[in-house]
Amino acid sequence: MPEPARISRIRSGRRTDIRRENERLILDAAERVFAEAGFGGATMQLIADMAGLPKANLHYYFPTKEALYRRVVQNIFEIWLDAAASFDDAAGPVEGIGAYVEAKMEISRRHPHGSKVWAAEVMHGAPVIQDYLETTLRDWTNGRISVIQRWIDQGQMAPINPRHLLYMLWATTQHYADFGHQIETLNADQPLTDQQWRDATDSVKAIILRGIGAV
Amino acid sequence: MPEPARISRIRSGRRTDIRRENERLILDAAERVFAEAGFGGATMQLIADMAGLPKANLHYYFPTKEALYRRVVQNIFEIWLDAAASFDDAAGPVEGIGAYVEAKMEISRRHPHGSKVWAAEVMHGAPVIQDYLETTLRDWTNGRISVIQRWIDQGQMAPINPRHLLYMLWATTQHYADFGHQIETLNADQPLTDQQWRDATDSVKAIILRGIGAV
DNA sequence: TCACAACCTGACCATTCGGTCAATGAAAAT
DNA sequence: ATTTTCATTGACCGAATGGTCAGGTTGTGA
Repeated sequence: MPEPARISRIRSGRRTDIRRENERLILDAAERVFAEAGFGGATMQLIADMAGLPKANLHYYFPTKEALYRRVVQNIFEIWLDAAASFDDAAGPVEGIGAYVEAKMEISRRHPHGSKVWAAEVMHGAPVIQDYLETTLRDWTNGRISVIQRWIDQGQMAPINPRHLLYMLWATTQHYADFGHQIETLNADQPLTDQQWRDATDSVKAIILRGIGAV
Repeated sequence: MPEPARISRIRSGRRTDIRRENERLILDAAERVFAEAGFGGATMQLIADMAGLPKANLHYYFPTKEALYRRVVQNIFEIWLDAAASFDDAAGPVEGIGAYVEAKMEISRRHPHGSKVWAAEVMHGAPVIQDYLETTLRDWTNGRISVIQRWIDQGQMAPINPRHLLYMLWATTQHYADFGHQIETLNADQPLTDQQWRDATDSVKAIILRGIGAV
């Protein structure tokens, strides 16, 4: 259970900003609480405490717990989609996959909570984002598979199954967010240092790029 | 939310068997419900329905929801530890890591629920199995790192960071259990066939073994 | 057959949680 | 200055949930 360390409040009088600020405050708190306690374990009261707002105020901005949760899941999904750019404007696998790993590792480091919420959502059968999986994610995946296949056809990498390569990229990069607690425990209870994150990213890149015969 | 499809009941009169059978019945149902709904989302009533027993009977065998949950987590952990044997009695990385990937992929296929429960537990900060992480898992990891380092020193594979290789092995293999729903959705809503599981396992093995310079 | 122990379960309880609402305050529009 | 709209919040409620318990049933050993 997350300790109720309040998120710093930046008060502004301007009417337009109030909504934006409070929604941000609530979403940040919710992302953390949902990640650390799960949807069922999270309580609106705890999110409210973490955001430094009365519980009733949460329901003013987000009608239900599920609506709030949905927004949190959508956020991380959009962040990941933005990282797709790495893939597209690349001439070959070394550049493209290398940049993609870099981007996704950076997201794991900066947004570990969002990654966990997504993981839990999928593990539970994607009750609220199933449509995203069947539309956006499916299209994105097929597009990337085409790119990888083209690289294979051009002899820029070995003929591996592009789909499983993608799964491996997702699995390895997100592992550093989703299983961050386990990794920290195995690191003498210390968070990874800058150098260790560099090492992790380089290790993943090296194994995969060599593994697909791109270097 | 898991549909309450009851697990088949094998009734036996013998006193000694009753306890064993009912505990098994409850544990199987609990594993599935915890995996699909999370600890907070799971209810004793739903587990009871799934097991085909009255709720009060669950509390006869397991005093609290948390005690039941703890047993479920311990179960999957022990299954994984057994897969470690693949690693030990191997002469080199091709054999050792190859067999380990095979074993862990098989576990992902046979025990997807247990894998998800473990993942959720770790994501939530390992509130009930932190001691396992700090003792058994830490020791196991260090032992395997030594083995890998020896292979490197003997020139049987490239000098990669053994720790990150282990994380990659865990991440990729468990991904097929934890994100099974996503994978199924991207597979035209169909579960992976025998052939597709074979392909997945071979892809993972091929990329990693070539990636560490072992083939 | 009898007594004991293990097993079973419907009914019940205290607590917690998501959500509502009416009343109030504050800023902005008129 | 007055009205209107947006923002705030304590108090409250019904439903759901983990857990208890008393009384019953069933198998087993003497």
